[in-house]
Amino acid sequence: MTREAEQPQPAFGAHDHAHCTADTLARAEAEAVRLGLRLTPVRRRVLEILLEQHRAMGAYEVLDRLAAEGFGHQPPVAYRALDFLVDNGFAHRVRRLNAFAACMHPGETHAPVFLICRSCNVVAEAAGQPVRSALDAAAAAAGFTVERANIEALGLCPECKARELAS
Amino acid sequence: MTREAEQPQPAFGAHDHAHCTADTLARAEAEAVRLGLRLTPVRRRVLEILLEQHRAMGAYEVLDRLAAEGFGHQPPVAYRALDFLVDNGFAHRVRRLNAFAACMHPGETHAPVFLICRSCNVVAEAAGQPVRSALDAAAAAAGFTVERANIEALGLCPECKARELAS
DNA sequence: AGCCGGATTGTTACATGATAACCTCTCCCT
DNA sequence: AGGGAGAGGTTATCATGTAACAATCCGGCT
Repeated sequence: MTREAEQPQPAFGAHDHAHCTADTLARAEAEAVRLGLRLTPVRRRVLEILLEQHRAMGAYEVLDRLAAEGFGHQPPVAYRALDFLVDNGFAHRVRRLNAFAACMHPGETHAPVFLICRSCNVVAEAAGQPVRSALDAAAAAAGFTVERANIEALGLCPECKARELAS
Repeated sequence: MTREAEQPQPAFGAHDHAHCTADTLARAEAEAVRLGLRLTPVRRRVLEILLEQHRAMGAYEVLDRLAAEGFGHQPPVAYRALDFLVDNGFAHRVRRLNAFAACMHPGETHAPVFLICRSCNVVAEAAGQPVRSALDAAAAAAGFTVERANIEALGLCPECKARELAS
C-alpha cells in the first residue's frame, strides 16, 4: 500500500473548495470556543491539513506534513491531535481505510455515513440520520444502547459507475 | 493491549452454544458446496475456531491456535483463510476491533450490524436489513452504489447497562 | 509576582496488524 | 507425461497504533 494514495476528486462533483474549507474551519473554531476546547496549533494545523486535502488521510501521512512544518516527528503527535479532533466531532475516522477525514459539519448533531469508491478512492460524507435511526432501532431490539457508530459503504461513485458502463 | 482478550459471554444472554456452533458449521458447509468453494482443512478449522469462541478474534490469535495444531506459523496462513471466509460470507470483519467473527447466518443474504459493548467487549451480530435499506437510500441520493457495507456500533450491552445503573 | 497542577507536546521504544514475493505441492485436465 | 491453477507454506518487511516518560505551557490561586 502506498502512503500517498491518489484521490484526485474532492468529493462527488466539483465545488468551491477554498470557500468550503475556510467556512468549515470557522465553524469548527466557533464550536471549540462553545465547548471550551483548546484548538491548539498542532490540532488546528491537522484540521487544516485534512480540510485542504479534502480526503481521507492516514495518520502517518498527516505526520509527515506536521514534521515538515516543524512540529513533532513521532506518531503520537499525529495520533493525539487526530484523536482529539475525532473525539470532539471535528473529524471522523474511516476505519476501512485506516484513515481520517475532516468533518464537514462540525457542531451539527449528525450521523456520518461514508461512501468510499473502490475505483477512485474518493470518500464522501453523506447524511445518515435515517440510517442512524434504523441502527438505533435494531440495537434497541437487542437491548443495546448505541453511543458511537461507524457506518461505511464500499462501492462505486457516480463518475466511476459511468466509466464502467461506458467500457 | 493483550493478545488474549477477555470476552466471557458468547453474546447477549445465554444460549445452546454447542448446538448453534454445529448448526452454523453445517450450514456453512452446505453453502460452500452450493457455491463450488473448497472448504479446505485450514479454512474449515479457522471457521470452527471462530465458532467455538463465538466472539471477535484477532488474526494473530487465530494464527496461534492454528500453529498449535500443526498448521503454518506465519501470518499469511491465518489471513488467507480469514480473507476467504470473509469474501465468501462465512465470516465478518469487525474493523473497530481489527478482528474477525464467524457469520451466524451463512448463505442468507443479510446486512450484518455489529453491536460492540465498550465495557465487556462482547460483539453481537444483529439483523440489519432496515439499516442497510436506509444506507442504500442515502447512498442512492448521492448517486453512489453500495457493494459492501460495514455497520458497527459501540455502546453498552444490556448486562453492562444494568450494572452501570446499579452502581 | 510566584507557585501549583493539569493539560499539552515532545521523546524513545515497542506492540500489533497486514502484505509482498517466492517456493512447493497437489489435483485435474489434456 | 506435461502443465496450469489453486492452496498453503516460508522469509522478510511494511504499516498502523500505543505505552511510558520528560519537558513545557498555561490558567488560577495566594
